[in-house]
Amino acid sequence: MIVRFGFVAMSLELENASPSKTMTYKSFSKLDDREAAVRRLESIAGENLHNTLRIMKHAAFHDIRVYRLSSKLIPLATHDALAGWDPYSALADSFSELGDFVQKKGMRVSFHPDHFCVLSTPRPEVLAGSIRDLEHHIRMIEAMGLPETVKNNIHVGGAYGDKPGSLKRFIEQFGSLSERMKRRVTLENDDKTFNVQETLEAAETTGVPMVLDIHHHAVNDGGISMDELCLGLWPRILRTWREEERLLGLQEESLPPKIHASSPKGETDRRSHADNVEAEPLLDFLRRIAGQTSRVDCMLEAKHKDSALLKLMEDFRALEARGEGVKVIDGGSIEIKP
DNA sequence: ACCTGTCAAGTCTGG
DNA sequence: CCAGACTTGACAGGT
Repeated sequence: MIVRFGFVAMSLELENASPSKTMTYKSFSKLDDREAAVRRLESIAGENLHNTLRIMKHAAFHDIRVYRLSSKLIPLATHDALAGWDPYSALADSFSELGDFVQKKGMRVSFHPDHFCVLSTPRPEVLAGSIRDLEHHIRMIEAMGLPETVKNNIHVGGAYGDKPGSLKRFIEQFGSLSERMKRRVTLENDDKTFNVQETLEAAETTGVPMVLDIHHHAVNDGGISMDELCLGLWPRILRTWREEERLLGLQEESLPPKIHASSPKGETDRRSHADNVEAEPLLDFLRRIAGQTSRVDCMLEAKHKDSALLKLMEDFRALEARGEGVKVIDGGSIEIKP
């Protein structure tokens, strides 16, 4: 099984390369020339897109092909005060340059809209905001000209004191979205509410692929053992990706399942992400699923971002030297012998 | 140069 | 019913 690794949004290796520079609404509203203020927002967004390209070039240089785009590329993009603003056209060239680079290098990119995107909400205004946020992310993907394999990964949402009821509401509300929107979503198990079992149920019912976060599972396992996860649930998670390939008319195993990996910050703070990702527990997990699929893409969620990825690859090289059944293929991928 | 409080957005808990 | 925690990178305003 080939595993490709990726990192999230920013680089600690590059200097002054934030893809998430912003302007608060407070300072936006203090500017009295609105046209100039909007141009300032577009200029910040332009810098963010430019830095995103720098980060992706840096990733590609290191053979890293998996990358999560920042959700903060365009400041105030979905703010009420900026309704009618069309930053996608204003930044069309920068967006298509990014998309072209992704395609040329065969990279896999995604978004992860923030926790304000909650499709299980009982509040209509929150649902509307969530849909607006999703729409924004989709418009960016479309501005990059990227195909429907490029997704927005979200969580099921809140439980509101009634998890089954909320899961049902999620499914109904998701069902009312347009096909275009549905096809741009993946669902991930979260660290305190919807566990793997429940998220998988939502993913199967709504017909979207599921992203498995092994750290979230470790802190919110719903009583599901590692055996059940790897032998019972993982095959079903795999099926959600195979189904997606079928829907999009792709060749089998051309769209690898996606997992998230991170290590707990400490014994007392198991939920937070540590600076780096420990190689050995991750390798143990990968070995357990290695017989079931030929490829997996693994997003690292570590405080040290790309530095953590580089370090993890060093650790894999050391494990390879000790004959641990792992082969480092290049700077961003390994092969696991089951 | 560095520090601290604040920031568009949601949900949950505890008082 | 409301304040504060949660979580995160970056701004804003201070020294």
